[in-house]
This record gives sequence, structure tokens and C-alpha cells, in this order.
Amino acid sequence: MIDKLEFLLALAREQHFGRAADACGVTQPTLSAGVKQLEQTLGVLLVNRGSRFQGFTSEGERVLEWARRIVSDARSMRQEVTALKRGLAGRLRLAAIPTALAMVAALTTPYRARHPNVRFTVMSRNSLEVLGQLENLEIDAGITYVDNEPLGRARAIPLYRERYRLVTSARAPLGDRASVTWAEAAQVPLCLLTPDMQNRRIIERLLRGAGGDPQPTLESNSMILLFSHVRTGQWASIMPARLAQALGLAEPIRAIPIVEPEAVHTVGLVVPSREPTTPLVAALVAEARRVAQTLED
Amino acid sequence: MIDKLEFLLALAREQHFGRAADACGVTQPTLSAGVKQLEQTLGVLLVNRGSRFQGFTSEGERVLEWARRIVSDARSMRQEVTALKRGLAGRLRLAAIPTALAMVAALTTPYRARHPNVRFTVMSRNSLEVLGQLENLEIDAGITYVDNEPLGRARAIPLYRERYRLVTSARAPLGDRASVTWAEAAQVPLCLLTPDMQNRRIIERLLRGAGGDPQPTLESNSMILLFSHVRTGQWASIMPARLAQALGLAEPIRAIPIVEPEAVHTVGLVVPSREPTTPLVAALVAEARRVAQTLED
DNA sequence: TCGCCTGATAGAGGAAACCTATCAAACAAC
DNA sequence: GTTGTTTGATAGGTTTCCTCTATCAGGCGA
Repeated sequence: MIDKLEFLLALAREQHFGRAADACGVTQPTLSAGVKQLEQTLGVLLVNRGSRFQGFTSEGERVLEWARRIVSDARSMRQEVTALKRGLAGRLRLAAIPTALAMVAALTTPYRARHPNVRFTVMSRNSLEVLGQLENLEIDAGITYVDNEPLGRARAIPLYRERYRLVTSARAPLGDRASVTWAEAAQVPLCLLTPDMQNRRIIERLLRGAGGDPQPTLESNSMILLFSHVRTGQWASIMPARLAQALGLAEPIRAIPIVEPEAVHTVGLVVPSREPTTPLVAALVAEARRVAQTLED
Repeated sequence: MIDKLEFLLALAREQHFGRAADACGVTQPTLSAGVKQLEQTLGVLLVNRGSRFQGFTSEGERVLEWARRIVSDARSMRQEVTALKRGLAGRLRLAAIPTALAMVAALTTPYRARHPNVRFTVMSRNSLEVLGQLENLEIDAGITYVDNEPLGRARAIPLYRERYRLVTSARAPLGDRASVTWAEAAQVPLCLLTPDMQNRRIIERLLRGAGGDPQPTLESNSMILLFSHVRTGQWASIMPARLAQALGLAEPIRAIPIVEPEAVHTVGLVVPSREPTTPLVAALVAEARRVAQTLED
């Protein structure tokens, strides 16, 4: 039964019988039969079928909700038992927004010190994807903005507060300033994240709020790409202060506070709001609370 | 997998492999194998075995908690689907304390008017059993005191407030009074519920509080038995006002308010605190809120 | 010591789950 | 209009695992 529910989750994720079957490690006929059997035992059609996958019926959507819950609980049970058997062990799947990637180490390092048998998988994702994957049980926890866009069925643990810096060469325009305004920053050609990233939307909003019309000269979904451009001294960007700090900017690159307004956004850990959580996630939440203490400004 | 978890729940309920197997409709070797397989896939012993069932291991207790949750969710899923298919239908399993039994009709009657395809099973149970069966998914909802002893993992919806009456013949001692005190009531030979009932404990506490030492001349776990004795006019009892009213006392039997203090206890519907609830239970909760309005004093 | 109760074990029959191979419908490209 | 491709359903065969009956072994009380 539970494996059939897993089939359904995979189908919702992949929107495709064949790929869902692959994801479950079975063949397509097996997955088809599993879904069909589920429909038979429940007595309703779950999937709209034409010549191809056409989404779920309304009953299917409801069953999907339950399936998420049941599958998640079953996994938690297994995990809790292994934790009871030989301490915290296993794999913790995380996803973080690009601007928070460099801060993940502040969380994983003390966690690993406490629980050396836990392995990590960390994916770079935009904020919507983080929440989506959390919903779909594809990750155990995420790191994203917690004070801006709605979180849905997730619980947030604030980690640190993000302030913004104009990162540019001391020799470039504005490079000699102790602080710049958003209006001034809007005049500089910038490297920014792509618009699917919340950080980009935040910065655009701030620039527009100061009367600017941001037309970035370069955009990417990779922080490493932006950072390497800035390091040449020929490009400028706006990034969170902690990120610039964590990446270690060297002369002549400077990170100049941007004021008027001095914008602040909170980044935090998000975990499923479900109770009780798995031991791995519970430990991560505990660690996040500790880390938040040390990162307080 | 889920059927194996059901095996585990049955085992917890029956404390006996053979009876648990019966309850699940399988043979004893099948249930044994199921539990063993569960132990194997989880990699821990769940049950302490000697020559007979000796309870669960600590890991077993944890797994049991998850099993309750998962099995309950799976049932809820099935029920929700049938509700989507052809409206509210199925069986609602209730348990009520004896003093509330006569009030159950106030809940089931309007419920049935709204949802004619729902059938009921109502068991008379003491308050501890009500909560225990709620925990173990043996009932969908209970009716018991909600303001006195701890409810555990249950959610309460108050239904009505219980006040106490001395029920006795007009010709018996105190039978002519407009009201009596608890101290006076303690002087009369009484028919009361057995001490496992919370109502008995409440009344004993009140009698003792007034300096009395209750030694009931007759005790039973059946309200019908107590009531039929009182109807002869030869016996007296203390019962909730609404109960006396619902049962319809005729001359010369009178229900005399007991004062000093005018004790009040709240009786309500209790349902699993789990969210979301099944559609049948959700409808029952809605009905309970409506009924509580009409019963307000 | 003898039943009796309880749960484990063995072996057989049957159901189901899964796989490979193939098919039919829809759709796009030419 | 034809052809190729994609997608999910279907058929048939193998294997796995599930459940049953029958039996066994250890405790426990009489």
C-alpha cells in the first residue's frame, strides 16, 4: 500500500508515468498497475488519462495530500528506529537559495561535529523550489527567506539577518564611498541573480523603490559565476553582507553598505510543520537555534 | 506494510498473538510472521517474547506510536474518498460515559437527519476507557467529562453542563424539599455507579467535601439498572439533571437540586486531536457545536 | 508429571507483484 | 497524407511473498 502511495507521489513529481517509474526503480507497467490498483481499492479515478498524463482528478489531489503525509510518516518511523539503534545516521537532504549557500557551512559543520554519521546532500534551488521540494518530501529541510513570501505548510527557524552591500572595486565608480544609497546603486551596471530568485526580486524592489530601473548587465542563477565576475574588479554586484564576508573578498574589492533604506531580510531554516519530525530534522532544528544565537547581530 | 502495522496495533490492544490474529481476520502464524517481518525490515526487536507475549520493547513502543498515526491516516484517506464519492457514509463508532448515554441522542438525531447514510455504534464505557479507545483507534469519538481529568491527545468540544439532582420519591426522606445540601444527601442510602466511573468519583468527592462518607447501598455500571431501581420509589440516587430529564421521571419520583455547592461539570465530545480529521468526525464536531448552542443554559 | 496455553516453525498452495515485449492512440514533422 | 515518436495500456510468464494447515516446544498450573 505504502509503495503504491510512493508511486503516486513520484507521478505527481514527474508528471509522467515512465519517469515516475524510473524514479521509483520499477518499470512503467508496474507503476501503471500500482496506480490502477490504488484507484480500484479506493473506488475512484485518481488520474486523468488521455493519451498521456493529464494531471490528477480532484479526488486524486486529496489522496495525494494523504499520501504525502503517510509516506512521510512511514519514512520518519524508519528513521527514528535507526536513530534509536545506532544514533543519528543517514542522509539529510537540504536545499538552499544561492545567497545562503555559503552560510550552510555554519549549520552543517557543528551538526557534523555532533553527529558524525550523518551525510548531507545540499542542492541550490530558488525559494519557490525549496518550498515545493519540502512539500513533496524531496528534501528534509530548506534554507530560504522566512519573512517575505508565504511559507505554506512549513515551519521556520530564523538563522540570520541579511543586509545588502554593493560589491565593487575600489577603483570603480562609488568604490571609494563609506556607504551608498539604493538610488546611487541603481546607476551602476550590476551582475545579479536571475529573476526566479527571491534575492533578485528583493533587490529589484529596493532599487525601484529608490527610483531606479534595474537592467543588470549580467544575470545568472549561480552565485559562483557572479562572484568570479566581481573578483575581476570589472563588475559590480549587490549581495548580502554575510555572503560577501563568507566568500572572502580581497583588495581592491570592497563591500559597501547600501542605505536609505538599510534593508533587512531574515533567512532561516524551513522544515515540514508536521509533528513529530524525524530525529535528523529535529537535531537540525536544534542546531539552527544554536547557530542563530552565534549569528545574532 | 500498513496491514503489518495493523497487526501491531491489534497486538497492542489484545496483548495476545492469537486474539490479535483473530481480530485481524488472519491466523496466528500469519500475524506472527507479519510482526517478525516488521522487525526485520526495521532492524529492531519490537516485541519482548518469552513463552508468551511480554509487551513491547522501547523501540516497539515508538513504532506503535507511528503505527497508530499511519493506520489512522490511511483509514481517514479511505473514508474521505468514499465521502467524496457518495456523500457522508459509513459507520461512526462512539463511546460515552453512562451518565451521558441518554444525551447521545441529542447528537445522533440531528446528525442522522443531515447524513442519513451514516450508521452508528455506541458503546457504554467509563471515562478512562473512552480515552483509551480513542487513542487506539477503536472508536472515532467519545463523550465524557472534559473539564476534570486530563484528556491526553484528544480535542474536546463542550456539549453541556451537568448539575446534580437527588432523585427520590416524594414520600422518602428529603422527598418534599425544594433543594437539599450535599451534606443532607450524604445521609440517604444511595444507588450509584461503580467507582471506575468518573461520575461516581465526582459525586463521592462532593459528598465527602460536605462531611459525608458515601456507602452506596447499591452500585452498578449500568445507568438503566440504577434508574429502574429508583423508579420503584424505594431507592434514591444522585444523577445529572439532564439525565433525569431525558429519562422522564414520573410522579412520585422527584429530582431535587443539590446545593452547597451547586456543582457543575462539563460533558463534551472528544475526538482525536490529529489534523485533518475524517469527514465523518468533522461533521460530528460541527454537529456538536450546534447542539451545544441549543443546550446552553 | 500431565495437560494446557502460547507462540514459533515447516511446508504447500495460491495470489500478487513485477518484468519483458508489444500494442494503440495521439501528435508532430515532413 | 504519411511517417516517426512519444506515451501509457495490455498480455503472458516468472518469481516472490503471503497465508493457510499441521505440528512442535517451552512454560505454567494442577
